[in-house]
Amino acid sequence: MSLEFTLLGLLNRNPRTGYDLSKIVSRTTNFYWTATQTQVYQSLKKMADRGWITSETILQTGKPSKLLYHINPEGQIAFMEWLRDPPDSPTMKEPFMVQMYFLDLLDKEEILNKIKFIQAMHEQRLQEFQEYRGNIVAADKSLKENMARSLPLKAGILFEETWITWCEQALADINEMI
Amino acid sequence: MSLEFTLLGLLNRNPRTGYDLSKIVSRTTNFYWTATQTQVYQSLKKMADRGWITSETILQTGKPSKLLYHINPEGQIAFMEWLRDPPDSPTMKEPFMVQMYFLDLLDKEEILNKIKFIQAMHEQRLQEFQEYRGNIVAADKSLKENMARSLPLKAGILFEETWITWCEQALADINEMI
DNA sequence: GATCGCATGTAAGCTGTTACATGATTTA
DNA sequence: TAAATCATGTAACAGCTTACATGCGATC
Repeated sequence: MSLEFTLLGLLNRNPRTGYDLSKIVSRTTNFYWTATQTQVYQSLKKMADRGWITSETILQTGKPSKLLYHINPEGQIAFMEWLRDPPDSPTMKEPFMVQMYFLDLLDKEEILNKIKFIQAMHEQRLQEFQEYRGNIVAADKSLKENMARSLPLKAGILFEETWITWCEQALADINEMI
Repeated sequence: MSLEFTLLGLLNRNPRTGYDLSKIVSRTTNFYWTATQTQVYQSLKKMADRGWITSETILQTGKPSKLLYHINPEGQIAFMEWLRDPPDSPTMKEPFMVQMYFLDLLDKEEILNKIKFIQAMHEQRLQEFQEYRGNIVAADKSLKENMARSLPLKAGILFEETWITWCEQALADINEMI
């Protein structure tokens, strides 16, 4: 259910189209709730049926026309209620770590390659997060709005650094394993 | 799909009942793929239909009889294929961080309370992980099998420590916010 | 000429959750 | 006497993924 509230929260800041929202939410980097384009369109439709948001058709020349969604007072109330509630517990789906849990069935080379692959991925993600950081620190916003952007980003950076540390230690441990 | 392979991997180590497996997989602590009891029973049925696993009824006195599942050669082949494949990318569902992303709509006290709540949760989880660690380090197993248990656990500990660090910094930042 | 970006969506299927049902034994 | 543990499961629904369809304009 948090996907709907994620979208509501974004619409509460600015009116946006399904296309805009799906770009924000589909990149793993920079967000804490990933969803596909299809899911975004489906959720927007549901929320519009429920009266939380309203769409406005915008005609464009040279580009397909688009539906700009706005949040309604009912949507704002629902959003604030969700925001004040204690958060649902996170769902863990980390296929790589599941594979590591069964690493005893692989040979040394295979294990090392798997870890190196994941390490490269996290190094890239860390870099993307750090590039993104500049925008926020430089932004001329009220302190609270600044925090709302920088604290989750800071978490992203810390987690990527932790991943990389783990990979380095794991590679060393596996290498020593004879 | 990784849930089925998680269960297969566990069955490959030891025959188990749905009840046993659901206990392992439903505690967030200590595993990287969480699932409910219902889902475990459903997945076991599917895998049995597919011929990956076989069940054996075990009658007990004073307790309900149980179905002990064993992995079949077909199941072992499917499992090893999955294990060698590059892992699927993880799915991020972190409702707490989504709420933090919209923290500008809450007042200082509410934000501090939310963070303290999550901090306490992670401190508890860290403790559980650390208690769990003793068993593994002390275990008298071959190095590879030992790694399969200790590396993912080590990751869990590092991530919990990172969460706590983030919470401490976040609390300090919010407090300084006037 | 092919692919990418813009922009919307449907259909089918798979995965996951919540609530319920049963029933004996053990512990508080 | 109430609740927890053992042990299995069904039904209904909600959430999410994959594949497909459309069509224009711009870039390679």
